[in-house]
Amino acid sequence: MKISEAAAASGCHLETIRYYERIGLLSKAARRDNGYRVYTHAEVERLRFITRGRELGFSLEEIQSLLALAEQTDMPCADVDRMARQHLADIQGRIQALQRMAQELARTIEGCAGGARARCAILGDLQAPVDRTAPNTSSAPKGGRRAAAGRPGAGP
Amino acid sequence: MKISEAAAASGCHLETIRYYERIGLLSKAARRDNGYRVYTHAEVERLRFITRGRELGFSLEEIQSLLALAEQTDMPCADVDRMARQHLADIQGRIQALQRMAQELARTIEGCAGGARARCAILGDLQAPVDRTAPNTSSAPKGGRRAAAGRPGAGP
DNA sequence: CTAAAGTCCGTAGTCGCTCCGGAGTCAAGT
DNA sequence: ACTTGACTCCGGAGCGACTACGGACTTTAG
Repeated sequence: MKISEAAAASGCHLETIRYYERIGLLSKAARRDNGYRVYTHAEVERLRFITRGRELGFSLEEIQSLLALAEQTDMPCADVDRMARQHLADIQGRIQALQRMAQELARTIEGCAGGARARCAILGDLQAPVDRTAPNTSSAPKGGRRAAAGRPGAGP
Repeated sequence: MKISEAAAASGCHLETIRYYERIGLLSKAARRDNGYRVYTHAEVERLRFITRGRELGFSLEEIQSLLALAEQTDMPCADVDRMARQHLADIQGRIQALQRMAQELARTIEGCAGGARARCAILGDLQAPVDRTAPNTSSAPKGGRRAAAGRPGAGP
């Protein structure tokens, strides 16, 4: 099948397929005489594996490891299990961080009665950390890209 | 004060300060004779505002709007409030998406009894979506960068 | 006086795509 | 046969928010 069909079958964007090939996550697809890529069922399955992994929040690097593990079918899957658990813990950490964020933000919003800007609690809280609970100065992300998971209409 | 002191005082990484200046989020800092940047208390406050906003998950663009709003102290803060609420909703959406992710992953992990790779439930689930509950095929992120919020030790 | 630490600058790399433009190819309709 | 429109190719640039690097310079401590 052609790339657009493979895209439809795998749920992966066409350009993303080419991207995966470019970075070596997929091996180079076979070509027809006209230069068009051809995909086999197996390749579409691999693509689905990747897409699914992305949906579960694995990085492409992690997915590559998982694929490598998946190819050795004769060994116990303890390491797969370990990776999955590690990843789950990671996600839970992110959830907690976001929950802290949401809590602080909600508290800040509550404090703002809609008065004059000079006494706006939101802006005030932004200027100086809240520090109402813990002595911990920096309670939040700090070490990463902005989270965008689950944002319904992100992107142009 | 010098840039390293401003960094320490604001909790913002030194290189990040320069980055903010480069992209125009901070105006160009004054310089000493030797070319070193000098920062005033007000600039450090602005920097803290930005850092704090980032900690709460606002984008730099949102922060720029907030800063602009903060500078007009004589109007009601309804729009600040609106932005904050919108942002809170956004965060809550992300939390939900991650929770779905975690749930699915946990279910997948549970199904894996640690047997042979050929019957590894995790890898199996990656190959074909679970579909144990909803007819909804794509329940997850899809439209964004990888979330990394709250990852404690991210980076080399 | 020397060595270490700090600062400068511009550039490139990170992640995971997504979009662009220009060129070639193909299938359907007139 | 010809046109139209859809599809595919490719390399490269752009996003967001940094972070790292390298080479030149200055300051500071011993």
